[in-house]
Amino acid sequence: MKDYLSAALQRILTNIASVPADFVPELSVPANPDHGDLATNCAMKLARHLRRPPRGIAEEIVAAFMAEERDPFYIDSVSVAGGGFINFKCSNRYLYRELGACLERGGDFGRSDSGRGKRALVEFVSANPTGPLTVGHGRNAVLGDTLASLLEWVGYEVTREYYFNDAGRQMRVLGASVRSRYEEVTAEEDQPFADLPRAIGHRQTYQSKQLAGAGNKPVIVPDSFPEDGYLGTYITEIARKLAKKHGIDLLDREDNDMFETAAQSVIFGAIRTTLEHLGIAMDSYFNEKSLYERGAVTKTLNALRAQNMVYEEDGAIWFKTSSLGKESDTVLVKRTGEPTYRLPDIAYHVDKMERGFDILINIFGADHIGTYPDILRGLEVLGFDSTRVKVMIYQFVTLIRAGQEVKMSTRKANFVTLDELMDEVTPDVTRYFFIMRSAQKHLEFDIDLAREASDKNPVFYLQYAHARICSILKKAAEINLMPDPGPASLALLVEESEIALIKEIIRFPRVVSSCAETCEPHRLATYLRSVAEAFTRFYHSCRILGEKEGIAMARMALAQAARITLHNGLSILGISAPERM
RNA sequence: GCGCCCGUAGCUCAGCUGGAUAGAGCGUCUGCCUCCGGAGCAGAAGGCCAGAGGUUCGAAUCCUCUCGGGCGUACCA
Repeated sequence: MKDYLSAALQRILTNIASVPADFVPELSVPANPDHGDLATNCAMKLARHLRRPPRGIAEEIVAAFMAEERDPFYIDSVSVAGGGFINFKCSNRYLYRELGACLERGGDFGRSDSGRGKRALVEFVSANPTGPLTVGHGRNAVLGDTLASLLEWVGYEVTREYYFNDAGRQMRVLGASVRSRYEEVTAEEDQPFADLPRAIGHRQTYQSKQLAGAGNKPVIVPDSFPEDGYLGTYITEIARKLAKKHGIDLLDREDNDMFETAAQSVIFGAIRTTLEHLGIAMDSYFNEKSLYERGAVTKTLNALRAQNMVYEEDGAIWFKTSSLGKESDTVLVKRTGEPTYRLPDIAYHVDKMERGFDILINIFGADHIGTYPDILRGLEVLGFDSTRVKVMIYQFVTLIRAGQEVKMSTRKANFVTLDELMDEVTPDVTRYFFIMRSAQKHLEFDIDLAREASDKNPVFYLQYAHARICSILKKAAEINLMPDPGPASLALLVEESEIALIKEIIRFPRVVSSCAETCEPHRLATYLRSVAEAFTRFYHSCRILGEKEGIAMARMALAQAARITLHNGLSILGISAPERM
């Protein structure tokens, strides 16, 4: 309907003297339903240029519209209002047709094909395997997965990818942390008889070292514990596992490889389980190490060098970012010979580009705000179109419990894990709370509110509406009453609350595509709330069961359409749509 | 210092590419359960959209400045 009106207006305007050829009329949905269903401001926009009063221009457009362009299938009435708005009221026939389309498409209602034939890669979570996923990762995970679903709904072929780094400093510190805990654990626990003499010796040297290194530290750690080591209890658990399997044999190891790989596999297993619990299935896990193995990192460095964008100074290798709009240059390879994370990051993005994706989406926390411009610069230098990269930055999450902020610090290991959160409030609630707010705003996650299985909790409002519809349809089916989606049946829907609900439902496909285009998944949550609200109003003002058969069957069709919309919308959000609660 | 994000009802937040009287939820107050699921509905109160300028027919929305908060600004990730 919008397309039709827009084209009609365009034709009319070309026939009006001295309207600029490139003028495009805007159509918007008025906030006040008394102002019709669509409105255009083009008379006001043209007033200055034509040097005529806007109302006069509006009258002329309306006259032309009525004479040449009015399609009664779409348009019921047209009027000029306010300072020169032209308001269009759409016909019920149009609404019924759209409602019929919803019923016909069912589980596919809302899908469109603007992305057909295109491939998108959404990279998200991407936490290094050094500890369990935290609440902050949760927001990342839900945003990324929902955005991926939205892209699928508009036709993209989507790959969900998790990029991780299992080399480098972080992993070394992790390995050293585990080793230190292993020494602690093996000194404390009783060992098998065969190892007894060694075990006793180990315990004695361990304890004397501890005494020597002891101070008034608030957190008790082994003397050998790295300064910036990982303090979480999961590290000790991994050490215990190793002690159980290998006894004290690992004490002799020169390197920490065993500790690193053990830690990584345990932690990664936990991360996968957590994601699964949240309803997220990654298509691929991309290992940074593979870039080194394939020589992609060196290749990228050489390619940048070939563009004359790299130089050496103080033993380090620098990227000339100062010539690309940054205030300073950037180190790519440290004096130690080890690359900073930026170089493999650029190599990784080159790899993504070469895999032929049309758009690359990255979900980053606010703390990464300064890092991605370097990646874009690198891609540009290497001749890639960096506008294909879309970066979605989200702000941090604050947990609220008992009205108080829950302070979190990874160093002190008093963070709340995503698993703990889901245990408290269920995955459905977790997903809804993470998606319901605009990503660029700070999110306050009120655990007490989220825990309430009551009217205070917005998730249940949506699910309740869905369950209620299912219940009604089931009850009706028991007395052999079925929804009638035919045009004659739908034409019986004329009550205010019925029309309002229809209008809300048929907006769905546009909401989905616009959320996908703008990368604003929270607007889908806002929209679904309004659908549930419109349904509940309809439910309270119109009965279904007990009405005459024709009316009942038409209203069942409407309820069915509301069910489809809620169901499809919730499925994009990764939230269940229960048939009873 | 510089860069990015944010400032809307007591609280948490919507507000689509600038539009007509700025909207929800929670909290407060008033009604509504012989009736398809009351986890609900109808209504009331509550606002100098942080502040000041500017752009224009028209600004919560765009521009500039000020104030307030978050994040970044490493040969850490």
